[in-house]
Amino acid sequence: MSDLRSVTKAGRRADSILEELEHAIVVGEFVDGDRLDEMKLCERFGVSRTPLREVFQKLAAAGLLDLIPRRGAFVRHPAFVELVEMFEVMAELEAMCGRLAGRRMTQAMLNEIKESAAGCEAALKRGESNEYYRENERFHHLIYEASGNAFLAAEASRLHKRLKSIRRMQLLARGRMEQSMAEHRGIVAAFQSGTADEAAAALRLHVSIQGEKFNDLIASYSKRPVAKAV
Amino acid sequence: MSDLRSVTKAGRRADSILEELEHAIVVGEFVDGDRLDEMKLCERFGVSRTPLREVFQKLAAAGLLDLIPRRGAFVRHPAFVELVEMFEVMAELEAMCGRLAGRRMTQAMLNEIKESAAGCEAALKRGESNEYYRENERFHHLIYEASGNAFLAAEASRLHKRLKSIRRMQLLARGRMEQSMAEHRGIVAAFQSGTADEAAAALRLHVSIQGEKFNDLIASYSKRPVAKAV
DNA sequence: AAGAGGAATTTTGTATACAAGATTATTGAC
DNA sequence: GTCAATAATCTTGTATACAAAATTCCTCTT
Repeated sequence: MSDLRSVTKAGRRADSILEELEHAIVVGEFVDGDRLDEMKLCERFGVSRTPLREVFQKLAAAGLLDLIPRRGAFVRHPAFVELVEMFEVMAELEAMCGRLAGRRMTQAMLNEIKESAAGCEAALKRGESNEYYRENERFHHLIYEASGNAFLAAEASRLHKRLKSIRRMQLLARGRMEQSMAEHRGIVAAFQSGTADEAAAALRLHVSIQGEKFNDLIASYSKRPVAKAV
Repeated sequence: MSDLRSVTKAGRRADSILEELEHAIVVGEFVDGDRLDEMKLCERFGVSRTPLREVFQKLAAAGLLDLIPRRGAFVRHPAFVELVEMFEVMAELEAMCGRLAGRRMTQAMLNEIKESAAGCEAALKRGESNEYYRENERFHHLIYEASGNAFLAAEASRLHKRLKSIRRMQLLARGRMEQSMAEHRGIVAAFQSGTADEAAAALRLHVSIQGEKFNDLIASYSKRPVAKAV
């Protein structure tokens, strides 16, 4: 532990503290409702309270913490219903990206998307779920960008990031990677030769299925508190 | 100025500093690209740099400031294209709220919405644009809530707030209040006796028109920099 | 005179110190 | 023994102090 701390102390900047604390929260080191002890975290990261509290602010803005005046910072894992709600919104945002992209994107953009889809295929064939995950990220972000609406792309990315950990878990579910890929093919086909509304529908479905699969996943964890699964 | 400062110093809490600074930015006291001087603002609000910097963080999270490391806080007014993009997303979010509300809302919720619409009618008859503005806010927020998706409602509210100042300006445009009211009637009618998709379409149109009217507004300002109009 | 280099000054980022509210523990009364 | 009140402790919020980076200004060289 002492050597770990020295490593921690070494070249740690504010950004990496944010990332590490965010990771710790998402990964479940802190469960829902836990109060974060400023002094303990100061020691852990080797910084004073000032920068740590700035990190708190950022995490609170991202929705990972509740900052209650004069009480402290409390971790806030989204409850099951909230996650379902988030997926519902995500489906609509992706559908919107798809509709706009279908109308606005250039051939070059479509080529890039097809290339990314091909990358997914390759990862799937090799059974590399990490690589698939990474290429899948790129696939979606390319579509966000292709919408031609930078604000929309940013909002979609933000929500996408918030649902990241769940998405990752899902790929481990048996058969999910194959199904995801099939959906990707449908999306590309819609872009290629379908209408904008078809592209929107394909993306909406793709995300909705993720939401449903997430539902299954939770159900299979049965008694386990939702917070842990996040 | 001295007495003003004493008033300032009196019961000023961090939240009110945020509001006042936000107001100052939105109202155009600071134009796009201005760097906010920490010390000057500390004096103005009668606080030290620590709480002021927390306010900076919050404003940056809301998109009103750019925090550039080792350089400072810069006001960031959305450019024209960005505002158009925001309206495009807002239209879709409101449409989604409308679609879900059309499917899920209770009679009690519909009654409340109708009551709010009636309030708008009353304000319109009396030509009270401020009252209309307030009741209009309520009308929209009720629809967000009626979607039954709390996350969506929060996101819609957030974006709605960001477009607030523009919405307010628009009501001053000749005939806009009447047109807005007519659109509201269409929305209520769709909820009352139409399909969920009709409600969605009515709301999408309502917001899209706002976006277009905003476009006209900007055009009428011609040479004036966009930042000022925000 | 114009530009490069460097010192002085400003400004940001972080640590620490202090004040005020919240929590916990202790003591006393019933 | 339990509850309440008050004191002690802890924690948060804010101010100040200090360190490091960036900017400005000056000087010196070509």
